[in-house]
Amino acid sequence: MTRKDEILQVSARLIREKGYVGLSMRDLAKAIGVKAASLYNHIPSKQAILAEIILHLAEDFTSQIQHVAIKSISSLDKLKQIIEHHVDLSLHHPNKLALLNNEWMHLEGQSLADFKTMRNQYEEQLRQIINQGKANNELKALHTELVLFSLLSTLRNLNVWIKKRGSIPAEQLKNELHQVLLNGIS
Amino acid sequence: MTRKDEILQVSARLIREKGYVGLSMRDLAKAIGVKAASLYNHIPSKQAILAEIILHLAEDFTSQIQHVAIKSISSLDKLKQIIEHHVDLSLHHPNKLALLNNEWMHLEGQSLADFKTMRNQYEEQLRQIINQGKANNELKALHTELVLFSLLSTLRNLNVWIKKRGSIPAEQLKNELHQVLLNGIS
DNA sequence: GTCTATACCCCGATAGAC
DNA sequence: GTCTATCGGGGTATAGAC
Repeated sequence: MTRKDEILQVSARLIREKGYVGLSMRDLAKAIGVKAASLYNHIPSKQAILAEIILHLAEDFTSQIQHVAIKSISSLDKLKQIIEHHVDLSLHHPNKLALLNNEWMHLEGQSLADFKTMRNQYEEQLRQIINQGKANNELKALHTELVLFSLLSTLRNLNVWIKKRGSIPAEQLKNELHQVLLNGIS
Repeated sequence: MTRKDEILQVSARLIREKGYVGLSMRDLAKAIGVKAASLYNHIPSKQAILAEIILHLAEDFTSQIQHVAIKSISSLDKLKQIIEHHVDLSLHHPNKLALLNNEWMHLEGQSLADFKTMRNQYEEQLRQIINQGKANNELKALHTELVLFSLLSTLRNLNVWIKKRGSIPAEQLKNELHQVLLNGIS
């Protein structure tokens, strides 16, 4: 792992704990074992750390949902694959996902604009999949925005839950999530 | 409204936008129309602002769920009343709720400990209601922790959704939420 | 209850030696 | 690539006049 990767990884963990504004470059440097000035040989600014972490993940989500959207499968299967991708990323990059969810408002300039664009794209793709499912009678005729919101709320919180509940096998988590999110609890 | 109430209200809005660490007492004072030093005639510290807002709301949630838990009604009706309380608070105190969800980690000392205690109490009460529902065959035999997590994820994000989606009648929102959360979407 | 002035501290970032 | 030293700015909070 390069020093830059180390900086990004440690930053993700510390920003998750202290928030972007709450983490100082001096604290970050201390956690890595160098002086603050040395960080600037690997990254141009504190802001660039946040942008690189968040935009990289946002691009991953965006390309995955576009890939799923054009498949010739049922809307329910599309939703299942989207859920599974959230589970996989939540298991492998929990800290970086936390930044995507909670620190994006500290992005600035073009990074912030790009993030918002990708976020809207993602929600729009998911909205269309839900509406397809309703048209095919795979999904109940519920308020699309509320279904979208409920799904995303749970998926975006997966990393919190995984951190608290400890290790549950990925496959079991996916199966149970499909049931809870798609079939209901009562 | 007293000046102190004004400080709490404006603080909630600005902390929601900038984060607790990102909001300075100078910015807060400017938004209210006084100088920063004047704030300290009404509140003892910046930290006390955060603690008062969050702990007040946390006490509200805790007392409500304890009140519901001991009622002689079905588990499903208990869940409905809990959902409705989240909707009501999300509509009336969206900014303060955002702090409860996103800024609690910046609490310090006893305030942080008290918050965590109330949070655990709330989750434990909800866990028991879910388990009762499973025992009564009102709820499916799903992983309790996953049901708890999915419910709370959606309820805790209500204020985000309400802010983005604009005004939907409270009664309609409650009805649709009951369907989505309790009956499933497929 | 609000003000000005200020104490004391930490911030992000850069310059330049090694 | 890391260091020391430092610049310029902004942070919370207090003292004391009005």
